[in-house]
Amino acid sequence: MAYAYDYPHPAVTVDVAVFTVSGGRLAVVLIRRNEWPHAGKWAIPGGFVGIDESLKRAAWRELREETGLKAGNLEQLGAFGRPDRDPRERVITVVYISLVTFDRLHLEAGSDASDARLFFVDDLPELAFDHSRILGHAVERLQERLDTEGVARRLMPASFTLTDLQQACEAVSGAAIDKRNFRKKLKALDVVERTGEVKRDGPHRPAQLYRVKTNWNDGRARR
Amino acid sequence: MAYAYDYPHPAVTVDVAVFTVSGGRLAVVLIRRNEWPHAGKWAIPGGFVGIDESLKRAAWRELREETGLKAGNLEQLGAFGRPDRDPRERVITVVYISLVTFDRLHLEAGSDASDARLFFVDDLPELAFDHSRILGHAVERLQERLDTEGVARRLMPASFTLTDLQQACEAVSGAAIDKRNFRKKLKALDVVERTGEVKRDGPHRPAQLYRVKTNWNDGRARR
DNA sequence: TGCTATTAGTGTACTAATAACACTAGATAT
DNA sequence: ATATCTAGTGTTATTAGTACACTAATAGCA
Repeated sequence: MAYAYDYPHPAVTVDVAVFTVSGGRLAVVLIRRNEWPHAGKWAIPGGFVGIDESLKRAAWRELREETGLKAGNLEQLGAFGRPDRDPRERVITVVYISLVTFDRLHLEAGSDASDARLFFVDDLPELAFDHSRILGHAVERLQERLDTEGVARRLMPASFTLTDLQQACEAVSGAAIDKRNFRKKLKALDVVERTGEVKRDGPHRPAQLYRVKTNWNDGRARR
Repeated sequence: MAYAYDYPHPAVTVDVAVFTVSGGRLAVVLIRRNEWPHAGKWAIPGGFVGIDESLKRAAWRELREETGLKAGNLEQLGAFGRPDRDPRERVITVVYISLVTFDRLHLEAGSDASDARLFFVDDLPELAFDHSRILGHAVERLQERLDTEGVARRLMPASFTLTDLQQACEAVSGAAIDKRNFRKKLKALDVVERTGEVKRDGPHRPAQLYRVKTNWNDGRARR
């Protein structure tokens, strides 16, 4: 009992919802808890904020410790702090969202978690704490904010077909998109270009492969 | 020193940026601090979260204690937690935004604050802590999210002229709006109706007064 | 009383964005 | 050779947005 205060302090954690698209479906990284509370349940990776550490840095560190991922572009979703969300003590969590391309997603389970893996967002297991609610908000946020350019720049691998990109957009938005309108808009956006390669994967016409055009006023988050 | 923990805990506060429109300008409620740190500077009202109190409820309570306002519709902006933002100890603050119509804004200075008053957002005094940065984000959020209907429903008094409403929208967005286009869009939105009264206030044609149409799937915030 | 100053109030034409919709092309497997 | 399967491509109609200028009604004043 080394740290004492004049009045009670809540604990503060950060959690990171890492999304990717795999097989045309939106997916999120979860870790399997192996300690009380909610041992055995799946949870968004996260942990306690160091006393001299910024929120975003804590999020980055916890994510790396628990999954091996070094995520760029952490965007804050918000704070969740209902008094009863953790049985150990009052815990307020600040949640971040990260988008990672599937080809750069190499998960390693860390010390606090017995396992780390991807789950499709439309087929989640039972989650620890209020993480189900949190993921609901996170997905809502993606749907509100993530446009075609964002999907292309942040969720697509180095090369991809236009059908892949369209499916990724559909996975995020949850709605079907017309192929011709989608391609017309892409042309107007001017964010992808042909690589010259094609992808052959079945008894049908091969698809042109594309890459995202590099753009130097790109990344850098805001808060 | 009654409260002890195994590892250091940050303090958690809530702050509320209350916006209104007055005289066609966007304004925010600030309180004058009379204690260290930043005594004498102006700050967004707020304070520490009770250990068994939800974040939103804490925000509501602190706002009422410090300004006398009972704000509905608190919307979370986000958490701000740079390690050095408060010299007393590590403090993470969760910021809420509230919009209040000018005619319901009756400020009373509370115990922690020697004074509470409105400031125009484009003419702010020096602010305590990182509140200048926070207000910057809050205004950005309003500009991103607050549309004409939102301004009408949340910032206008019981009756107002269309010019008043347009000026309020211009105050929020910071940009001039074409009068005829504005009125055409308002007609399509179908959110205001004539009261039948007129406002005479000068040597010119009197303006029709309008009210917001009541709409039962209205308020209720989300988090 | 009529002139002036001031804000209220109104419509149209052009442009851009969005949505609906169906066929041909090129590969593999049989 | 043929069947099957996905890739790829334009046009038209609708809707939303933008630019733009004059008349109407009042109060103050000469």
